[in-house]
Amino acid sequence: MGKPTVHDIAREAGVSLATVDRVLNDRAGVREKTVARVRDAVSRLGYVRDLSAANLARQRRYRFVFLLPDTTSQFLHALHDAVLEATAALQLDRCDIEVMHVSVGDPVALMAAFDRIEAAGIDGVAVMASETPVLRDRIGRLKTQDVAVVALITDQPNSERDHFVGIDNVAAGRTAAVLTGRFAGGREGKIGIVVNSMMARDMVERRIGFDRVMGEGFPNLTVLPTMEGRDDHAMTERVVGQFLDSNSDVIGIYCAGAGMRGLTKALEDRGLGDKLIVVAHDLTQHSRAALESGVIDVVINQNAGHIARSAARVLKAQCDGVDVIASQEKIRIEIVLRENLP
Amino acid sequence: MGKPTVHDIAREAGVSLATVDRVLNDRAGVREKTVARVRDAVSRLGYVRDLSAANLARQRRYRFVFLLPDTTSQFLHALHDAVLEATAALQLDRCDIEVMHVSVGDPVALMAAFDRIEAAGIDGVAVMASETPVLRDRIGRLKTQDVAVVALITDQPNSERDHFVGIDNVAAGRTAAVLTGRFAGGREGKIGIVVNSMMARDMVERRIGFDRVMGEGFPNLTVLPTMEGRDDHAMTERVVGQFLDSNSDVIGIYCAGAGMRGLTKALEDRGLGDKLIVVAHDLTQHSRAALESGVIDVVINQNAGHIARSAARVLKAQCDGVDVIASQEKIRIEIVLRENLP
DNA sequence: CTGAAAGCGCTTACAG
DNA sequence: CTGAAAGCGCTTACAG
Repeated sequence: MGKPTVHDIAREAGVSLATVDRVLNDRAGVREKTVARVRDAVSRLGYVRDLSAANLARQRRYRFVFLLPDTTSQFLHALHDAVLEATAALQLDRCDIEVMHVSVGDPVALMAAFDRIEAAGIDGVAVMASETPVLRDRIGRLKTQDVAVVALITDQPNSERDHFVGIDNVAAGRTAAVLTGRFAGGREGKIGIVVNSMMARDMVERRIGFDRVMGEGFPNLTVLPTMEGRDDHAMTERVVGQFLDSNSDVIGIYCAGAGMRGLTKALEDRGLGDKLIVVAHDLTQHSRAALESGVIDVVINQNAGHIARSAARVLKAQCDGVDVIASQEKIRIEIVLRENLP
Repeated sequence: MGKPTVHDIAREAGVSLATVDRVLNDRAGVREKTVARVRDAVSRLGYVRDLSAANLARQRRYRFVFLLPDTTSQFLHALHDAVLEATAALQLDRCDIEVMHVSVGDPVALMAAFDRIEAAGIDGVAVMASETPVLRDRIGRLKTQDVAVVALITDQPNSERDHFVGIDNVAAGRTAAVLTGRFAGGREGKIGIVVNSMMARDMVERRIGFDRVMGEGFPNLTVLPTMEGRDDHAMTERVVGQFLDSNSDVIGIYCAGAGMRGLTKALEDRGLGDKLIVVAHDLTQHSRAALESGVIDVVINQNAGHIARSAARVLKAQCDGVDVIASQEKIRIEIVLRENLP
């Protein structure tokens, strides 16, 4: 006999299929004694349920929403594309995925988005947004309705989210620092840092990691105060330009946020295209080109494809009440050089 | 109406379910005109078949074999564990996976293994072995029997394998070189290279990539002739020891093969634990510890878990005649430092 | 509290 | 060359 099925359990326990099903799915209204008989048969026969048959019978589909910021950046673009790509593949796994672009910083817009999600009876939500009280509350509300929730890119550690899909940003900052420091090879000089805003947790964490390694390991390098580029090319170009013009012995720049095009423009306009050690975040069309031309030396990447797929897998596993393969869902801090560009 | 099903096709085409099934599965014995009618209905209704329902009806299971060398190394160990881990998860996807450890360098043993595989009616094989004529032939034979075949770690470019699951070793060598070169920061000195054997294609490719970048970008560094460690700790320790004792201004070592424990021992015995730039391959218990203690500076890694899962996914997709997500199956050249250790 | 029967979307003998 | 009926392993009204 092959793998045992519900029929085998029914026979072994001396009950009907319907009762086996009730017990298997923890539905109420079965006598304790009967429950015990069925559970007994299950463990005696080593029964393990065929989820795809169950889903077929139940005509189950999983409905997930990816709630992303409505701002634009090349990374967000890449993430959006990755979600669409995952969507196509997951259709076959009975998952329907919708992407919602929302002004996540605006509490009213955020509330409206969550209202829509609740009304639509969604099974799982992956949300990328800064931590706010509104967001924390709405995640909590979703959890009372048994909706699976994962935080994307930016963790929501004080919320009830089931899982975080993203990198450890302190470690990312440390990684950026050690590469900058080692590439400097003992030379003395100044290092600049650009972030979006020091209000964003990710940026603060990256800066902390960066400073810590610099302090411990590279006394020859001086890290200057943080510049804020506000995710904007023009702004980034301006602050970096001013920084370069007013400091003589700059040997490196760590770009922890977006606005990378402003950074490379500022460097190129000053003929510094391949003079400085430049470490930036996230592999995009632009950063790929900058790596190839040598303007950027290192890209610290969080793989958008992996993040999209991981989020979907985790949401589905949460709905099914099964475990994920932990190592598969761990988002790596990828170090990308011109030589190992994928 | 939801997604169309076989019933809808049957009605629309004015035929029975059995006939729809015949056409859908390209079975012979249907009049051309009938085939056309069904295909027409399919495209008109935008029918897409439910693979899991089909697999249920057909009681389909996929039987895959991972054919691995019977030699031992920490990487092989990690790969083996990764396959077992993937196996557990894939049970739910109707995949049965068996790992065969075979003396892949011995033609007789290899032939016997393939005989067993053919006799057992396996659906797909992932094979890790050096290129040999015997292997090429047997892969060809499997393909005539419609068995899916992927090459693991070492490509079999002249065979009829369906896919290669592994990294570009020339690029890996280039990556090792650029990190060694940049960490050297302009200093002059000698660089040693240890491989298993220059008979192995991977090793040759890594050496080629390494030399090329060194030649182009780092004239201050002199790369010395290759040492061969034969995948053996004692041997590796001996050749590296001799190398260190007979060369004065060594500033780095690239360990492209296994036997890493011999390497770190040779270094530590001479008090060079954190003096040299050391780049090695593959993340294992030992290399992780060596990264943490600083004896090794960089590990170039091919993710064993990713490789195992990718191989299984590709085999299954091949059996089902569906596409994979290319970016997901691309094995990355991971750069691992102490700071971004997973 | 429990069971008989029909159904999810597909495939498979078997009969004609 | 084609179709009616039963079945894959599970779930769902409905009836009792």
